[in-house]
Amino acid sequence: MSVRLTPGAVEALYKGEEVHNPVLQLLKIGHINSASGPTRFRLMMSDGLNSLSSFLLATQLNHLNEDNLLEPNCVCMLKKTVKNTLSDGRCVVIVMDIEILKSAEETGGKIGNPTPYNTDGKTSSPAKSASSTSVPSSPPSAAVPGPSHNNNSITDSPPRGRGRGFVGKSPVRMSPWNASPMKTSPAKTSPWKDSPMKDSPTKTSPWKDSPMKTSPAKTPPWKASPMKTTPTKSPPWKASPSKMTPTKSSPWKASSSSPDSSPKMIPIGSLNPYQSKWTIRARVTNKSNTRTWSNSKGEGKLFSFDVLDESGEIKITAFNSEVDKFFSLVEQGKVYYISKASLKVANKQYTTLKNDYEMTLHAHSSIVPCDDSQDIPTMNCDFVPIAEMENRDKDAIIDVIGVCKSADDVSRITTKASREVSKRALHLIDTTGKVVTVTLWGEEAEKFDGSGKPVVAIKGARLSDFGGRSVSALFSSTVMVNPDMPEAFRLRAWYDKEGYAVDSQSLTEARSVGSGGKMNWKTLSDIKNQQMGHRDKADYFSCMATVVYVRKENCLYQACPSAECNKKVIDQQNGKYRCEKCNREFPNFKYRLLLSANIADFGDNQWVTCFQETAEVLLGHSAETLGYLRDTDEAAFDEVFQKVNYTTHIFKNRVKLETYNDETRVKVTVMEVQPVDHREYSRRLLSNIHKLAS
DNA sequence: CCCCCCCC
Repeated sequence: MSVRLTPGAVEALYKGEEVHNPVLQLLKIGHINSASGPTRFRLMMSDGLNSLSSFLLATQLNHLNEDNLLEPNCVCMLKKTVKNTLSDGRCVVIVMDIEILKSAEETGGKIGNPTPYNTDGKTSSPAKSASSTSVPSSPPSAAVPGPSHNNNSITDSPPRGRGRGFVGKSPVRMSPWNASPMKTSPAKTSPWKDSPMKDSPTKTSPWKDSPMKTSPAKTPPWKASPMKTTPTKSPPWKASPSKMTPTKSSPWKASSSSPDSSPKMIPIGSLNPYQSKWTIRARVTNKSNTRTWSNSKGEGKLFSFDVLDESGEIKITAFNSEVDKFFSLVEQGKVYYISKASLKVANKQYTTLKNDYEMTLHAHSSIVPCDDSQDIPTMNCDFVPIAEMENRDKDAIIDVIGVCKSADDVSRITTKASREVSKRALHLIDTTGKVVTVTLWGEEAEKFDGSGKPVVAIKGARLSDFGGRSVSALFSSTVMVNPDMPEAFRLRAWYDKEGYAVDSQSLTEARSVGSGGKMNWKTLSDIKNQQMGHRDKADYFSCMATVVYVRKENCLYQACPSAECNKKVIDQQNGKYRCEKCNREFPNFKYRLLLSANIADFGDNQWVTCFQETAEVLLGHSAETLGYLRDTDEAAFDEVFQKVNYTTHIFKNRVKLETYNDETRVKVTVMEVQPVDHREYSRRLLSNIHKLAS
């Protein structure tokens, strides 16, 4: 494979012209250390014709170099850049997003013979007339020095860690600019491309699909304050989707509506402690409550909030009198002009945002609401697919989204520090078919309403290794219910169409096997031998068993179509269906399942009853589909029932003695059907063998 | 200038 550099891109980027995904070669990388703050990496890039060393890597991408991915000679696509003009008129191009297309080793050496770009702008660049230069796919010749032996490289040994400890300690080998390099002023034109809609919002309502009759965001999607509510007036899929808003003009352009007389509107991504005259225009994505502290250094109160623009995010903290001044002004979801605040290096131990700095408000800080806020993204989430969580490090801060398949009741617990707190566990599923348990705390746990199986998204939650893998919300997390974002619409549509019937597996183990937890493992013969279900209260147990027969006769019934009623309707034979419970006639009905299955393990077999949800999981189809099949394609309908035979599952059951027509017998109702993985299978098998032996 | 992030 060969990649082509984009001739003329160096000049265009330097001039702030729009270049779509230019491909450049990295020639050199150096770092700029400062007394405080993280290292800044400076890049010399080449488009094959010109080279220029005025490229700065956005600090949030520093890890690329620390991971040794940015080696001289590698070929990269600059997917997002922002041009800044220094106080002395020189320009820098800040690289906000970069993709390495070809490693240094693959590339083998310098492409073409680029000449340094003349930043005076007087000489014309040879760029325009020349044709593209491309990298040969053949291996580099021995004459070309390998990148790791390149003595011309200005690369220092990569620093360890992310901007902590080493800062200021390692000698500054190279001083690219004697003056502070970051005296930026706003770019006059947008170097940014319109962010293309990655996905067009769903045309049809993702909420209205049966069978889960969910309504859009009944509950506020964010935390407490009313501003945290997603607007529900218009259908959510019509509202501007998160981070999808195409930017028509530069968001950094000094806006005439700005209240400040000299606002140097700059992107959050290029904020730094060396420059004090700036204004950001950003949306509040999360806001804390006020909190007081008292320690040896003193006491006080504070609140903090996170803000976002298209270039990045930053945490802002207000203390004491600034709390009084700004707490009620700052509202979740709103956009503000913010200026004259202090920047300091963020303590990575605590921060959950992707920024090396954080902001502190002081007496002269200014926060002014901005009404024209369409172009500012609403939320910047990087959702980790649930199945992918197995591969992530414990304690990682992640964003998670899923349909809340089920939610435990809220409970009160006492922490090790003797504090009382509410908690609630949610079970989220996504299109990977995996489920993970997510714990909400405090007010969030108390207020959560899982009815209607909402889509739940959490930004900045902690991945834990409890029970394998689970997720816990933090104080700093943003919890959103049915958020107004494309990922949520996609999940809603998926779940309502097929996800609800997926034979899902949880990454969070349901309390370890045989530890006396909630799982009450039994074999089917135990039901009789232990007279289960004979007491006042029903017994609950889990078993691993194989389906040997499913009765397809009478498994479907015509039920009342109203959402909360599942009563069987009477066919009036006139196109109307009567529900006795609702005392109403309907022009339609919905199919529901009431399935009898015979399941067996090595010792016994048992007739069990599966209602709607469990029957759908077992049969792998919705009641609606099955009803349709039965009425239109009997062979296909029969096949569904053939296929379920000899499949093995974990059944969680309720067992109770019931009397019907003077006959008393145990009735086993399946509450949940889960798939069996081979590890679980082995454990259960061994456990059953031990039981037989004893 | 905070930094609590909980429980099984």
